Amino acid sequence: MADKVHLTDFELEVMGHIWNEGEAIAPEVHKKIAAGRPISYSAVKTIFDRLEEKGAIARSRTYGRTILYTPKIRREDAAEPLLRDMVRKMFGGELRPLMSHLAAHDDLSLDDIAYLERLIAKRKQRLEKDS
Amino acid sequence: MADKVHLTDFELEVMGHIWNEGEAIAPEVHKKIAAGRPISYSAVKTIFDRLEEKGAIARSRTYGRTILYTPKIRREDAAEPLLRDMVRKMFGGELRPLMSHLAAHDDLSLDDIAYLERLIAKRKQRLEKDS
DNA sequence: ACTTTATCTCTACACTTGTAATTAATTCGC
DNA sequence: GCGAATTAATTACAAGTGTAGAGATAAAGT
Repeated sequence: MADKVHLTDFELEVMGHIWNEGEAIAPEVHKKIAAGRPISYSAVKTIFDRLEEKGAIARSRTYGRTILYTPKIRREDAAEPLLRDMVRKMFGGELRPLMSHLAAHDDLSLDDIAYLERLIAKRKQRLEKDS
Repeated sequence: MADKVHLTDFELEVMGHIWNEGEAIAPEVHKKIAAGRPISYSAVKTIFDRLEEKGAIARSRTYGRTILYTPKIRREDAAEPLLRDMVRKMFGGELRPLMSHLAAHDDLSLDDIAYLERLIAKRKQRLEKDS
């Protein structure tokens, strides 16, 4: 079983890039993050090392001396406890303020909404059947 | 302007209780948290102190020597950046995985779904009008 | 082959965070 | 009024976190 890996903020950011690509090398991720704010290569690589220690990623192969890492945990699996926890703490388990927040959000496009609608319809069906 | 107060996990938990009540005293919050896990009064009180330093709460009055605190920042205002940040990092700003996550979730009741539907309908209207 | 450059590894360190003990001051029950 | 119980204030500290420098080593260009 994937032991409950607790990701810190920075680790999460790095994992985000790895998940996005499916796999990643430290120098690349460093470039991407460094594009947004000053950060040393060392700092990023240390995070890779810690992620590896935590079992969140693993070395899959190397190109020259550059190491290619692949995720060992899935985004959804990492997101779930984090979100749940934050929401539980902040809203006392009440999900509505979060939904409201999401739905009100500016960066929710019409496509996104259609997508959400489909999800909800499905979920609803399932719930109604069960009861 | 409310400077961007960064709340830690534990601080968030304590704030949750304070927000829930609208105001709070340390001994009460301690009891509530201690009901769920072993935690010293000192630990909780320290968090109150830190929250005060950060300007997240303020003393409003006292009962005997007991201090009543009231929140200085609103739940939504604190939630927003936290959520946005986590989502941005974890999903690279892509909201769908999060929505999917939420919609698939077991603790989403029929009522919750109805609520979400209303929100979405509204949001959709607004979007359609704008374009 | 030799220099340059990229990447890794190791080590470090200050700051934050969770947690609590101790001590001091009040209040409350009797 | 006095002892018992609360609450607050102060101090502390280990572990976690963000960040980077230095040195080693391999790769790549010439």
